[in-house]
Amino acid sequence: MPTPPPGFNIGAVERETGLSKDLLRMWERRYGFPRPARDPNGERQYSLDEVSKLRAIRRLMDIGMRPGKIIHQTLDELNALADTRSAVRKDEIAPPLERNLLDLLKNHDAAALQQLLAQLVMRQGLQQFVLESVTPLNRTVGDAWMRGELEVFEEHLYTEQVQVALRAAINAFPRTPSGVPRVLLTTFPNEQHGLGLLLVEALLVPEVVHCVSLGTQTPVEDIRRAAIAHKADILALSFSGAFPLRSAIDGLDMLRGLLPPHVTIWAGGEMTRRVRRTIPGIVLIPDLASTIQALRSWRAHRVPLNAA
Amino acid sequence: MPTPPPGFNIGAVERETGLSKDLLRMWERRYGFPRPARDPNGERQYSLDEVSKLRAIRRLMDIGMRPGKIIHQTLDELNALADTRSAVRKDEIAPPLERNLLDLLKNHDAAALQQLLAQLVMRQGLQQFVLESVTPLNRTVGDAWMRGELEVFEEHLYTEQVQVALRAAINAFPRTPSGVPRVLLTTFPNEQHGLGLLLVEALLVPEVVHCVSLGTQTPVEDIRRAAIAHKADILALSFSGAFPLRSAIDGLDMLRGLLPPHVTIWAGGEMTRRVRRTIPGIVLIPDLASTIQALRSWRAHRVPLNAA
DNA sequence: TAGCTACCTTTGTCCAGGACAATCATGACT
DNA sequence: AGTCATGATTGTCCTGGACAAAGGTAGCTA
Repeated sequence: MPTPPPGFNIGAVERETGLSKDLLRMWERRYGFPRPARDPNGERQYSLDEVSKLRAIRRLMDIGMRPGKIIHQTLDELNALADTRSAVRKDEIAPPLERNLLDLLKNHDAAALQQLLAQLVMRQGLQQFVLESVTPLNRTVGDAWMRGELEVFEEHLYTEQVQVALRAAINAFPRTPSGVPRVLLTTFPNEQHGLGLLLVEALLVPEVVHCVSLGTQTPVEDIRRAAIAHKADILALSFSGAFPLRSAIDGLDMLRGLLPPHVTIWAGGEMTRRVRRTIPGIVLIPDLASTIQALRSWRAHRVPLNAA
Repeated sequence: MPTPPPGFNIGAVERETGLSKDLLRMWERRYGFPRPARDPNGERQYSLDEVSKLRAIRRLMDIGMRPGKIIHQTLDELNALADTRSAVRKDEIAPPLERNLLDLLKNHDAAALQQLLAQLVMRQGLQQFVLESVTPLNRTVGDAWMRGELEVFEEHLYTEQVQVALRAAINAFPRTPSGVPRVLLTTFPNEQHGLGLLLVEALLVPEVVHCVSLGTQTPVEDIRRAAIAHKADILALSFSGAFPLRSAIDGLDMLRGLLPPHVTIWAGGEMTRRVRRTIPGIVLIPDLASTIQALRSWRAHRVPLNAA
C-alpha cells in the first residue's frame, strides 16, 4: 500500500473546506460542480484539484461573493479574483520579511525561524509584534498554502513556532491576578484553531489585563459556567474563517441570554468579517487592532460605573 | 429576544456533542434514543436533557464503551458507570498534592494554580515534574472529570495551565539545533490532544535532543515529507485513549513502509496500552518514563553506527 | 500460552432526491 | 432616500436504504 493520496471522500472534503456534506452534494446537484469520481462502492472521490477549487470558492464566499456567480470559473480565474481584492497589497514592494519567512519554512529551518520570531518580539515589543508582524505573516502563509506553495506540514510548523514565541513573550510579563478587566478566552466546540486566543492574550497582557484561557472547544453551557465561576468581565471568543456563521450566531445569541448583562462578550477572528448585521449584545472584533480599542472602550464605560 | 432554550435543532446538537447529524438520526432509528420532539416544520427539536445524556454517552464512548451497551441507561446510571471505572482509585488515600490541585481547580484560582505548577517545576526539575507530578495529576483530573466532579471548563483550565508551565520550562533550556537525535513530533489526523507531545518534548529537551513539533493532526503523507525534510532520526507520534486502534496500526504500518528504515518511529500515549501484539518497526512507548529508556536505547544502538 | 484466521455483530458514514425557510437582489411605490 | 413586495438564490433538514469498517469471539496452530 504505497500511495495514499488518490482522492478525498466527502467527509475529508468537509473537514478540509468547511463546506458541509449536504452542501457539497447540493452544489453537485445544482451547479454540476464539484463532480467527483466514484469509487467502486459508488462513493464520491474528490480530486485534489476539486478540493483546491473548493477552498478558493470558500475563500471568496467568505468575503461576500455568492457561489452561483463564481462556481464555474477556473481555479486561475478564482485566484485572479482574489488577487484583485488584495491588489493594493500586491503592488507593494514584496516585503522582505514575508519572503524571508517563506524561505525559512521551505528550508524547514525550525531553529532559524524560532530565532527570527524571538528577535522580532524583542525588537518590536509584544503588541507591535502581533499587530505588525504576525498578522501579515499569517496572511502570507495562508495565501501561500491556498496556492499550494506550502506543504501542510510547513504551515503546521509555522503555527507551532508562532505559538512558542507568543507563549514565551506572554510569560515574560508578570502575572496580574488583580488586573482589570478579567477576560476569559475560549472557542466554541468544533473550532480547533487556538492561535487567535493566544494573539488576543498577547495584546491584552501588556495592558495589565487578567486573562484566563480555557483553550479551544468549550461547550456553550460550560462557557457560561466558566464565565460566572471566574467572575469574568469580558468573554472573548475566537472564530476561524471556516466556522459556520449560523452556528456562531446561534451560539452567541444563546450565550448572551445565559450570561448576566454586565458580562461583555467579544467575538473575533476571520469569521466575523462575514457577519453582516450587528448581533445584539455582542461586540464584534473584526481585526486584532480592534481588540485594543474594545478594551479602551470597556475601560472608559465600565470602570467608572463600577467605581462609582 | 433574549434566549429561547426550549430545544436544539440537529445542527446545534452536532456542535454541542460532536456527534454527526447522520449518527444522531441513525441512533434514533436503531436504538430509539434520542427521540426528539418535532417543530411545526417537522424538524427535530432536542431537549436539554437529551443533549446532556448524549454528552454523557459521548464521554463514556471516549474511554472505549460501545453505544449499544449504554444508550438505554438513564443519565444517573451513566454517571454511576463513570464512577465504577475509577472506583479503585477512590479508595486510596488522596495524596495532598492531588487534593490541593482539585481544590484550586474548583475555586477557579488560575493564578494560584499557575504558581503551584511553576513551583513544582523549580523544585523537581523538568523531567521529574513531568514524571512524578504531571502524570498522576493528569490521572486525578481525568478521573474527577469522569466522575462529574469537575466541570469541562475546569478540566480545560488545568490542561491549559499545564501547557503554559511546560512551555515556559522548555523555553528555559537553550535551543540545541545540533542536538542528537533529531526528533519530529506530531499526531495523526483526528487526534486533537497535543498535551502528550509537549510532555515528550519536556522529557527530551533536557537530554539535549533536537525537537521539532508540528502540533496535532498532520496527514500521513505530510508526516512522511516532514520527516524527510527535517532529516528526523526519530518520529514521535502521540495517541489519546480514544483513538481507534485499527486506524493507528494501519497508519503506523503505512508510515513504516514510507519512511527509510533508519528513521525510528515511536508511538506513545494512552492508546498504546490497548495494543496487544508488537508492531513491526515501531517502538511502543506505553508510558512517559519509557520515553527516556527509548532514547537511551536509541543512543546506545544508533550513535555508534553513525559515528563508525 | 500466544498468535492467527474466519466469521458474526455492531456501528458509523455515505447515498439519493424531496422539501422548505432564510437570505439576497430587484424594482415599484411612498 | 427609504420601505415594502416579489422572485431568485442558497443552505439545511428530512427519509430510508446500503454497506464497509471496527469490535468481538471461537477455533486452530505453533
